[in-house]
Amino acid sequence: MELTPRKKKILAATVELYIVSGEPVGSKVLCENLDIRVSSATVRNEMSDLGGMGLLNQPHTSAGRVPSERGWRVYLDSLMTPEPVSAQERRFIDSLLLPSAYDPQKLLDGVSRLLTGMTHMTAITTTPSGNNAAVSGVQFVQTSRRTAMLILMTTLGTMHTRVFHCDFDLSPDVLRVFFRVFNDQLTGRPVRRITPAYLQTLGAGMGEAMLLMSSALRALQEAAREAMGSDVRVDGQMNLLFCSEFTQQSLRRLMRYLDRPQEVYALLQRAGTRVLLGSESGVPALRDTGLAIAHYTVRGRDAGAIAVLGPMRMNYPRLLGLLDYAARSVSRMLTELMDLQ
Amino acid sequence: MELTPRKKKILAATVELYIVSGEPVGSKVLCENLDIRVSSATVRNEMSDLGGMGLLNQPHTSAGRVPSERGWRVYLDSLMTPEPVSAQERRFIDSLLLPSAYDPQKLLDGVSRLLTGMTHMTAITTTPSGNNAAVSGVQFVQTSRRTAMLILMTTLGTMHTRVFHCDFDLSPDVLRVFFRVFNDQLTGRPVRRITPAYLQTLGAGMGEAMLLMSSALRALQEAAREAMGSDVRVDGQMNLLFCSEFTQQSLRRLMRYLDRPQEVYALLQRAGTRVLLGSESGVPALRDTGLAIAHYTVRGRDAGAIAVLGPMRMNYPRLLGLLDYAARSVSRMLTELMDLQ
DNA sequence: GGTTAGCACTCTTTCTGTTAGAGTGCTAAC
DNA sequence: GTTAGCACTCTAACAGAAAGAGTGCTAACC
Repeated sequence: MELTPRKKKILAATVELYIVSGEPVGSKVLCENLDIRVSSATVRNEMSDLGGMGLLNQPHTSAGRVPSERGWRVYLDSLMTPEPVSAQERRFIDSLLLPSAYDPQKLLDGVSRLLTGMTHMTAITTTPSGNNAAVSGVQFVQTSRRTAMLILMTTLGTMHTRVFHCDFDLSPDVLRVFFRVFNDQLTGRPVRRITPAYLQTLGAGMGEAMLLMSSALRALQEAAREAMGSDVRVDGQMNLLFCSEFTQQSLRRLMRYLDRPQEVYALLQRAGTRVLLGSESGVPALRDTGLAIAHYTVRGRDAGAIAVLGPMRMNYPRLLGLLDYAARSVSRMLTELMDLQ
Repeated sequence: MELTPRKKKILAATVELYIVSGEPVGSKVLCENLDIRVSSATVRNEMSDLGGMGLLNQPHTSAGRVPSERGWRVYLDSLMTPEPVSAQERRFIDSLLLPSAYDPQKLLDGVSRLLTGMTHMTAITTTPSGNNAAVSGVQFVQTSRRTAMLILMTTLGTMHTRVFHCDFDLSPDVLRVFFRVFNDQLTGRPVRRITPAYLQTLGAGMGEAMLLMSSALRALQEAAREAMGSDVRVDGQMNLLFCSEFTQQSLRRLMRYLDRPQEVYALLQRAGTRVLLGSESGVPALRDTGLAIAHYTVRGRDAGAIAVLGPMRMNYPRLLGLLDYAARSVSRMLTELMDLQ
């Protein structure tokens, strides 16, 4: 059967009424909120058709209609457009993000808080992955007589710190040596090529100086591991508790899934910028959810993702507008930061 | 009425059976799990007395007994002792905390994960507050042509970083000047005395160099604010969802409370090392909860708190043993770190 | 052929009444 | 002081009845 203009109109109205009410939408209320001059019986026939096409579901015989996963999909793909963020909200967002514009990790933290605050859903953000980044420098800062902080900096502007302890007294001279050795060897090297094996050969090449540097090397290894990976930050899981659409059990499953950052990261990576509805993700825990994902870029190259997770019933026009603006802002700030180098 | 030894025994057994079962305890099951050779009728009389004394509650006439808040209090104060942590668990804890022993913030993160993992409740930790600390140094690290990271270090071993941006090109020489000026003025100064007003006079004293340093000063101010405060980290709120004792409403209230870190911090500070049961905290949101708090020290001086929050029904002997060991470990590690200076 | 009014039908929700079971409190005997 | 026995009370679970909502179908209409 074909999706006539009137069917589209009715489907869109059903979805939108369902978004605001959360209740199955009946033919009568739909009629009242629709600017078509037809009776509820006609609407009823159309809704029955839409049900037959798999776009609307009926919880039970005497209930109204609810969009099915395919119904949501059609709505997302062809019946709505993202709602631009108002000027006032843009100002608010900018003022919140600007102070941490020069620190990617803190910036993504800010985005996370922003998204949870403005959507009352769960926000997921990933920091730029060092996969395509190189070391832009290594710094050492003495923090006490025998401890120092190693700071690994990447071309993406991320910084990864580790405090390490030596069993001899440190001095500016010693740290200068550390600095020279580490920067000579590492600056410009792709982060993904700082492997344990590489560090071992690096250490071996140092001769007996290696003994002095072993704890610094360990710190470097950990910092490099952190830089390679991507911090997955999940914020505002609490908000999902208050979504009536989740059962105790589905919530539990969902929370357990969100506790496995690698899997969440992999999903965001392979999904790209789009909305994953329920089973589309292939993840059982996400069966009843909607997951809106936007990727941000650095110099036009994909660098990470920000996302909002909630029940399938969400205000996507608004959500996608917000997500899009946030991703653009992050892309702009991080690209500027990279261009500073 | 007096709390005879037999009454104590019965109260303790009631509490302990309730801890494991979560169900009201009847006279019959209690009798079976008690090594007293008396009949259920006798136990019934005693339980009735304990009810009259306000130590046991009865959800309804035909239900067993449940410890009241006062009952829990008596149990905690005089009927139980914390359970020492097993050697195996001690090893596990140590191995988890040791790698971050030289970074207080990461250490407390580790404790937080530890407590949620081992108790399946919510953990609350506070990082050492800079209230009694002084600046042990300020460092600058260039991170790109026009950005640098300021690192504020305190005598407690905490580190606070801020990346700032200048509208002129930085150089090692410029940063050396920054380093000298900031360290001359700040090293040894109590963190709490780095006020906005002080920074203003500091800036004024610099003459026109002030223009060059304004963004560094702003970064310092933010870092100092962070150092003064205490990061309150709440972890594993999710776990509370699966405690049947909480209603939707009480959970909501609880979550909202946990979203206000200053209040949580103030409560932990004034409570000291002990268990707060329900209304004892004076916080309505905590009415149905138990909150076990332990303070850790640096050189014998109170520095912060770690705590576990859950329903009133918790396995306190185990919990208190764990909390005590964790607090001792943190105290030891942080004191060692401070002694390094 | 598309549209509409009317109505029977179905299913959920809510309320009420009933029953089985659990645990108590009381009494009288030990 | 302790115990056995028993009546009492309250909950949880189930079943049936009534109310309400929304549909699907049919027959008439434009």
